[in-house]
Amino acid sequence: MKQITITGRLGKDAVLRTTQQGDKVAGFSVAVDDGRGQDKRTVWFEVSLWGRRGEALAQYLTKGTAVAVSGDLSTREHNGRTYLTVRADQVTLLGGGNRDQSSARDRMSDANRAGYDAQAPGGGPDFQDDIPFAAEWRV
Amino acid sequence: MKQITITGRLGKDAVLRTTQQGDKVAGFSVAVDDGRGQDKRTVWFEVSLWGRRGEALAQYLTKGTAVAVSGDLSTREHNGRTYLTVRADQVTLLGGGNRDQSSARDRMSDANRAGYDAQAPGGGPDFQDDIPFAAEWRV
Amino acid sequence: MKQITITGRLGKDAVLRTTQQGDKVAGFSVAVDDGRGQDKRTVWFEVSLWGRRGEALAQYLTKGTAVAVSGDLSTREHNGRTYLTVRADQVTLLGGGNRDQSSARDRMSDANRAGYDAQAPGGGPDFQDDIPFAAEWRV
Amino acid sequence: MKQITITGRLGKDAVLRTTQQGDKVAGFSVAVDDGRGQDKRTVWFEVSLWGRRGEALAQYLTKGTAVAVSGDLSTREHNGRTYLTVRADQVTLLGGGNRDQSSARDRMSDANRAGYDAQAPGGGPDFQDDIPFAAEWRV
DNA sequence: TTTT
DNA sequence: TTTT
Repeated sequence: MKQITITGRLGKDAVLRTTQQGDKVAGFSVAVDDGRGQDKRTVWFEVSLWGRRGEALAQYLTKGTAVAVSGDLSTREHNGRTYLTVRADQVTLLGGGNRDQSSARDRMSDANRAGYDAQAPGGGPDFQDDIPFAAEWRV
Repeated sequence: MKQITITGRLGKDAVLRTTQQGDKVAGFSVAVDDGRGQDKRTVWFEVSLWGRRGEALAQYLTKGTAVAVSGDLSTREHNGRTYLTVRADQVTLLGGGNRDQSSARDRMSDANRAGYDAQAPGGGPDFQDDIPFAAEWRV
Repeated sequence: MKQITITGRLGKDAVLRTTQQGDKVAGFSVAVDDGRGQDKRTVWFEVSLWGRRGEALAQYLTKGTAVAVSGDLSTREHNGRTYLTVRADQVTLLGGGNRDQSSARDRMSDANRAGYDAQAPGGGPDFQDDIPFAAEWRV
Repeated sequence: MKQITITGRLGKDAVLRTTQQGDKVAGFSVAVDDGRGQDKRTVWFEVSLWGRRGEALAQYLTKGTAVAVSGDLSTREHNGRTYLTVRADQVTLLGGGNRDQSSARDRMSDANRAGYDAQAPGGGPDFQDDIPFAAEWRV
C-alpha cells in the first residue's frame, strides 16, 4: 500500500480521454508546495481519475482549481525523467479555477448525486496514447 | 474529504452480501490498537469493500487476518451507539488469519490480476438488510 | 495505525492552551462535508496541534478558515456523546477565515520557517482542564 | 500537503544518526509492492524518523521488518536518480524482521511509553553526512 | 469480535 | 536492499 493525499492546484485544465476499451479517464497535473522560505519548491503530481467520476468532474477541473486528491502513488519514467502519478480514489474540489465557483459547485452536486466510479476497469496500459498527460508536463 | 488508513486485524470472517440491485459488498470489522501501556484500548472499524474487489478478497478476509485499509471514514449511529465506518478504496493483506498464508496469497494474486472495483455503484442504503455487519458488533 | 486526512473549515477560532507541564496545544474543530444531495451532513472533528507548530499557527486558525489536517484519529466519549478527535501531525492552510488571506500567508511563512513540533511531548491527559475544546462542540 | 501512508518491509537495518546540532534521526528504506502479475515491481522509499521516536524504534527497525509508515512525501535527486523520501510522523511495527518478534514488542512498549517526538527539530540539511542512507540505495 |  |  502506498496511499497518498495531496492538496494543490491544477496547472492546466484536465483532459478527458477514452481508452480503446471505451473507459473514460480524466488526467490532470497538481502543483503542491514543498518546503518553505528559501527552500520552497513545487512538486507536480500527474493524477488520473477513472470512470464516471472522472467524466463528471473533468469540467470543473480547470487550471488553477484547488483540489484534494487521495489515491495510490506510483512513479513513471519517461525520457529520463521521473513522474509522480496518483491513481485517484477521491477528488474533492476546494475552490478557485477558471470558472465561477458557485455554479461549478451546483453542477458538481448533480454530478456527485449519481454513483461515480473512481476505479479503473482494467488497470492496464491500454491507452490509445500511452500518456494521459501532455508530454511537456514534467516532474 | 476524510480519508483514513488503518492497520489492524479482522475480528471475524468477512461477510459477502448482495444488494437488491445485485451489487456485491464485503463487510468486516477491523480492530486497531490505540494508546499504550495502561491506556491501551481497541478501536473497531466497520469496513465495506464494494464490487469485484470485495467479491474477490472476501475469501481471504478471515478472522485474525492483518490488513491495511484505506478509504472514506464516516460515523453511523445505531441503537444509541456510534460506529466508525470505512468505505474502502484499498485493502491490502498483511498476513495472519485462519487460512494458511501462502495458498491464500497465491489465490489472491489470481484475484488481483483481474481489474477489481473498490467503489460502490450507487452508494445508497439499498441493502436487503440495512446493516452489513452483525448487530452485536459495537464500537 | 489509524491515520486520517481531512479537509474542511474551522467552526470557531482555535484556542491555544498550556498544559500544567508548560506544553502548548492549539485546539479547534473542523467541519467536513459528508454525503451529497438529500443525505448531506456535516461531520465535526476536534483537532489538537501540539508544540511550536500549534503556537505559531493558532493566530491563522480562525473561524471559517479552510484547512487540511493529517494525524491520528481517536474517539472520545463525553456526556454520552462520541467525539472524533485528530492529533495533528500536519496542518495546511487552504484559505478563507476571518483575516485577509495574503497577510496571513505572509506571517505564516515566518512561522513555518522555524522548525515546529507537531507532536505532544508526553501524550498524556495532563490538561489543566481535561477538554481542550469548548464543551458545546459536539460531534 | 502531500501526506503518504505506506506498508512494506525494510531492506536493511535502520541507521541511527546524529546531526551536528545533536538531533537524532533513524533512516531506513522500505520496499513496497506495486502492480500485480507480470507488472509486479518494487518501489523503495527512504524514510526518516526524527527525535526520540527514531531513537527508540531504531533497534526494532531491522532488515525484513514489516512496517506501516505515515508522513510527508518528497523527492530527492542524487546522481541523476530520483528518490522518494518520507519524513515520518508515525511508524507502526507490523511484524517480521531479524529479531524475534515477542521480545521486540515487549521492549517496544517500554520505548513507546515515553513520549516520543516524530518531528525533526530544524528540518534542515544539517547532517554530518548529507545522506542518511547508504549511497548505493537507489529508487 | 482481533492480535502480539 | 525486503518479503510472500
